[in-house]
Amino acid sequence: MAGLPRDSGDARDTVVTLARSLGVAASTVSRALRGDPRISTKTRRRVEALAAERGYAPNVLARTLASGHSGLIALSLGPISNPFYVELMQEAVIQAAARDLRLLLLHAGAGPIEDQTAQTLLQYQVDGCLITSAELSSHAARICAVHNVPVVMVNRVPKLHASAIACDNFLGGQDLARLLLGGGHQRFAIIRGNPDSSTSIERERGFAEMLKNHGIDFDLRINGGSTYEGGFAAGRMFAEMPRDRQPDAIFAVADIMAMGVVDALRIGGIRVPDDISVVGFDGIAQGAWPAYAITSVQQPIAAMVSRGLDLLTARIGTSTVPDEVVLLRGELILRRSARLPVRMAA
Amino acid sequence: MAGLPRDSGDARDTVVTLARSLGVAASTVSRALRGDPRISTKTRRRVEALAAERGYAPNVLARTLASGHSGLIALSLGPISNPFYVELMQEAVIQAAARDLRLLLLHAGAGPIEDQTAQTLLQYQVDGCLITSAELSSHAARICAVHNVPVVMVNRVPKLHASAIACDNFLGGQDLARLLLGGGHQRFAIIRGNPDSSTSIERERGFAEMLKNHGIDFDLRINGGSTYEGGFAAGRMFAEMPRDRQPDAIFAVADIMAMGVVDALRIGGIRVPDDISVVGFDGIAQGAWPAYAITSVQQPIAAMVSRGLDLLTARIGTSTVPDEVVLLRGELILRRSARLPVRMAA
DNA sequence: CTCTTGCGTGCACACGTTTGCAATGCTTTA
DNA sequence: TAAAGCATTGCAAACGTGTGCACGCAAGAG
Repeated sequence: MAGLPRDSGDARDTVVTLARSLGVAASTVSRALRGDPRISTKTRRRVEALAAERGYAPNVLARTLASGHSGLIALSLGPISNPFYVELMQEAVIQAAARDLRLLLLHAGAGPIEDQTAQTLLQYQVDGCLITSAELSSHAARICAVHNVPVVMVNRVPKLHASAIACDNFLGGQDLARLLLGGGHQRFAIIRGNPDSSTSIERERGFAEMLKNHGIDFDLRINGGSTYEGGFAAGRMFAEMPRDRQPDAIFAVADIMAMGVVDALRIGGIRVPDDISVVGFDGIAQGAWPAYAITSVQQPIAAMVSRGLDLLTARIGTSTVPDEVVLLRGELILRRSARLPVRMAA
Repeated sequence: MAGLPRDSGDARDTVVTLARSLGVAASTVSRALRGDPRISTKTRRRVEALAAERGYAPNVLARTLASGHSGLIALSLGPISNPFYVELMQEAVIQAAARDLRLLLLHAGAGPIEDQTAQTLLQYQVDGCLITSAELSSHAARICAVHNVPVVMVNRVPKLHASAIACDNFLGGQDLARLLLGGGHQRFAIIRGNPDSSTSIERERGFAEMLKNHGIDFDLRINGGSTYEGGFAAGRMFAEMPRDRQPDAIFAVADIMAMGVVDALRIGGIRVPDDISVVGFDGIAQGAWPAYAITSVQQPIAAMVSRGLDLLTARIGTSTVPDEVVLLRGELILRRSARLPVRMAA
């Protein structure tokens, strides 16, 4: 397939052509470039010099065939209507490149990973699989398990066989509840994301438990689907409630929903935070926009990706390392969408 | 993972193992699966049946080595603080999968594509390169040219040797100007994106030319860097101007900037669109949020990606197809951020 | 009945790299 | 001085797939 009319500069260098030019064996070139200590410093220098001069780039595909490792990580993104996953992706691209890993973009969107997609996991001999809050079908999970492809889920604790890295959502929920309690709030509401996801469940659990510890219960619990629109719809519902039934503090378990809530409340003539405080979770960049200024828990994205890749690389090539779940502490970010405790506002 | 020490089903099927089970040659299996007409229907059926039963997935890397085509498309994303690129990415993932192409995520972010990144283009033998408004360094461009890797830029017309697909930004700019003129606006301002990008330049040119045709000139031209923050800063500047100098219509060449403008104006006590109309460009989902309702030109994302992949696939394996630039017409979306012409408002 | 034609299949090699093992030459030790 | 050790390099086989070529076999033509 080199091309019928023979493309001009088509002669892509290989280990063999380099070796021929140097008068050595191909294996010597290969070892020199891989840093094999058996090659003399002198020869290595010569090889490296010529490789640099010719702009030689090893054919990773051929390497994979021989060595079994492709350096490819399959990346599966969750619903990107939530900017959090986009930030996660960008961080993943940067850090993967720094580790000399490449990302194969398998899936992006709300739905589950299709079986056909899982096939390409195998076809491309990916070394591992990084999944951010998308559903991995049991079929796909089995494929990974059988073929010994490690799986790490970011921002979601797996039901299936896989490692995971996530923010400590429970503690984060508690932090927000404590903050709102300190601000003197009394009637609470929560807007869930995907009610099945561990992320949403844990945040709610931490929030509710902390309130319960202070003798407060609440039953305003709405599903918002982790979208702006879901948050907006919920906010509209609150805005239309009779004033004495309205909550005075709303916890949307994702910032993107909190933004929808804020918009809906304002359109409904309700002041934020004077009438109702709103807090979110994730710490997305948009939450800092002056029009919103969402008080939130910032997820440590860089650390999550970094530790996630650690988990992955530690499991590549071995089946002896057991699965692991790592929780990282998020950081409370105070902004104007929630009334502060008196002492903190001072 | 599957078993504790020894991987049980680890024996990944290959053409050879299938051939052995069937008592035929490996080449026969290969040909049968590739749909070679020389293989008898009967044999093909047998091969296909066994392949399906065993869940055989061909090793694409080995295929690449032999055939020269990897089925990999390198994807380079622009600054993802602009949601437009995220929408573009999602569409690309979907359409690439449908065409049996895989996306190798090379770059994401504002900066130019690094030279080291360009190396991986070669290492992974990508068939082509899809670039959405990120700068391709001249070094990287040369690498692609020399090694005959076709490059298609989406949403940007290249200075370098490459094909391109974009919205007709000039016409879109004209449409917006015509709309604002119809709405009775008289004093105009524009907020540019990246002042070097063809996208920003063309939109501005179409806008200014249409105004000029109606005898209107304007000199309020500000750089907003295609970010929310840039738009916000510009909006603040407008809000602080003396009332009689203020524009009554602002064109932000990207929706994300228009959102910043709207926020800044409102915070400054200016009503949109009663005092000042704001229009954007791109048609991102966030622009439809009730709090913004940005009048805009919707880029035909699906068609852009589709035609972009067309351009790419047509150039894979040949160096004879000349570069091509395709412009698609965008669609005017009327929302509440701009006063409408009387007849249209009726 | 023989020769040609064409269909279906197998053999062998190529793609570019890695890697176990052998071979070379040189230094060290007994 | 010979044997053994070490450092350095080459040879050749593998990884899994695609493909040019040749081979065997049956059917049709003369």
